[in-house]
Amino acid sequence: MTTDLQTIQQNFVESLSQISRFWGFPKGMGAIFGVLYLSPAPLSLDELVEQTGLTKGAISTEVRSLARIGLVHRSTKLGDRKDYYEAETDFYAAIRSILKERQNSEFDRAIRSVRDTLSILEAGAGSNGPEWQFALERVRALQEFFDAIDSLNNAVIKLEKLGFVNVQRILGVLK
Amino acid sequence: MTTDLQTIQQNFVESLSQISRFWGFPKGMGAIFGVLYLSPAPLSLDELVEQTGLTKGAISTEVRSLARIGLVHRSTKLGDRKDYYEAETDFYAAIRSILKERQNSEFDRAIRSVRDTLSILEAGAGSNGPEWQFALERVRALQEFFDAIDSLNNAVIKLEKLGFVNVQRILGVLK
DNA sequence: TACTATGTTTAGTAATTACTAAACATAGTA
DNA sequence: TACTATGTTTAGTAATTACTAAACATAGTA
Repeated sequence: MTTDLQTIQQNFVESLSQISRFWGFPKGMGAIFGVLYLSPAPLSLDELVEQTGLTKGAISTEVRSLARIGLVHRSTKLGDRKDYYEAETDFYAAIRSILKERQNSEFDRAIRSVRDTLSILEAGAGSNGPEWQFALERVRALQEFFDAIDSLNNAVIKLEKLGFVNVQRILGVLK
Repeated sequence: MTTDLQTIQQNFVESLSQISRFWGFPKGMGAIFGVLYLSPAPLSLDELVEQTGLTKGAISTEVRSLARIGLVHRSTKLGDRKDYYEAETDFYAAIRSILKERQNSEFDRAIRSVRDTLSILEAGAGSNGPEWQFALERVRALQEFFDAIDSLNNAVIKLEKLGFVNVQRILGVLK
């Protein structure tokens, strides 16, 4: 039976690493976030080195990524030249930040490209044959799906204001 | 100006490759799906080889993954020993299938591990100090977030029945 | 100014993943 | 039975990614 707090924390950090890896992020990123998330006080780079087993270099770059997507914040103490890092605890804020960040990503470039494809197909619909129509319909259906997912993203953002309980209620109504 | 259908299709397939890669899947997987999705008729393995530029081996394995998550279906024609593949066009069905498939994945193992952590922390809450309480609260907050996301997954599944327009309406009400 | 404590960048390595080429297996056909 | 058309598996390679070790940059301090 593992009732020792430190072991529990290590397990937790490992789980977050796995989750991170699953989503295509370095597992070190998950570990760093996990350690910070369980720490009552902000941690310095050296403390992170100690607690994650990664090197300064790795932490330096990964902590920057985490800060960019809003999952970690960097702060300083007066009279102390170290940087300190702490976890964002408002996940909805983080998600909003991630979605915003995503705007410039390769992902959105690809999504936009699909939309452009659709426009071109629509523009040429009148003067082209059934193969063209077929492509048009397929791409349009995919685009509609993307739009639906996108509106779900908005729902996630709104979740913050609604709170979990209300979401449950709404889902109940949908049934 | 690219108004030649074949070029448009190639662009589309390339976009899907990118999206696939973004989500941590091989880009070949996106390409295969893209080609099938734009094809009015099911395609054989050799036709996929021709249209994607991948080798038989790669297609053989990746098409299997796609079938496992329900994005592609395999079929046969009587008196023809080839296998034929076609794209699932009902994305909600595919998503449902993916979510179900996910149950056994590393991802869900990790998620479950977080839930277990929470249970252990809750069980020991009475007989432990403030550090323990702190960890308990943090892990509980994360778990609540996961639950909220999970209920969104359910929402995605329900989207199918509701249709896009209704979702828009509901989101309007939420505002 | 030289020294120290810090964080960052860089060059290279280890680990992982996607893929190819070719051997293999199998079901059908002559 | 030998042959053919198909799909699968396997061994190895190429490409990518995560990470380390160490050089570097910089701001502060003696």
